[in-house]
Amino acid sequence: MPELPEVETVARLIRPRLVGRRITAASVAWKRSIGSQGVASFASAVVGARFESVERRAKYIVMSLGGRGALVGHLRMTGRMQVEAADWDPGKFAKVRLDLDDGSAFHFIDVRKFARLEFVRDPAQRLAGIGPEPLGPEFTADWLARQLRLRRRALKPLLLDQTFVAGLGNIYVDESLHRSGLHPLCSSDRVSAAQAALLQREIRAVLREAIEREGSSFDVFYRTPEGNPGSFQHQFRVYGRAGEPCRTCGTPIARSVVGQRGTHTCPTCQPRPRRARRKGASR
DNA sequence: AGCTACTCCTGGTAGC
DNA sequence: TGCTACCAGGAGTAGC
Repeated sequence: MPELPEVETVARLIRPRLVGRRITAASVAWKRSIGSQGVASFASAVVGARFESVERRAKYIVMSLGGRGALVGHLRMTGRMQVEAADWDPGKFAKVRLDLDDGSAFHFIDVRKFARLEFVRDPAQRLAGIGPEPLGPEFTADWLARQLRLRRRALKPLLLDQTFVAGLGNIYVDESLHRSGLHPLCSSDRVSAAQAALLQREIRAVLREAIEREGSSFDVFYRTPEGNPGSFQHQFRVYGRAGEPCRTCGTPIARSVVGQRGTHTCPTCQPRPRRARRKGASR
């Protein structure tokens, strides 16, 4: 699923094709894709506007339209963004089309219809409450150690919580926890300062490596805006590797469910917390 | 505060 | 072959 590295890749690749372009027409094939705003109101808000910047915040892509506001996109599981020549066919999953003044068109494509491309007047307000960027200056070892101690939550659900830290999803949480030797059900207040420092380093490392490889593609859904798959899936240590040997110690990777999410761990490298919680037993 | 369940969706796959 | 049942999950929300 598109997480921080995939969203960052999309933002980087569509940015040069959008910035400076003016929207000349808008059409919406699935109303819910633009949120609760009506199609006519959406169209009048964006047509005539010029893209001033394209940035990523958490898993959102924020496309500033200057004083008017911004388009805020979220790919959820199967969303895609592409900028192509006007006659390019986006296929049957096309949801929103924005024609641009250079003869190209921006396409918002989504198989499962969970993705959103919303127009907002105030993107800062829309994105308020999201936690710090894990690749930003605020996300230090000290900060993480302190924040973990302030809470008493299982590590995995906490790291998936976008108000705690931005941009992590199921894949990169599983990968980070394995690389740190921490169990997903370990309570946050039992993580030592040294473990927190390691976790902070591994979260940054796995995200940076994944961005370098343009994200992860393991099904038909995630593709870069150029139509290519990412290649970080070849570096996975646990995600999607249930039953296969741990690359560190050879123990078969276990699959469990934590917080309704498929969870992958090495039983040897990530020992279960001593005060074992009952949920998430492998099946 | 933290947890669990539920909702939204559909392509892919397993089982018969 | 063709059918059915189930799975994947990010974020928002409700309820305990």
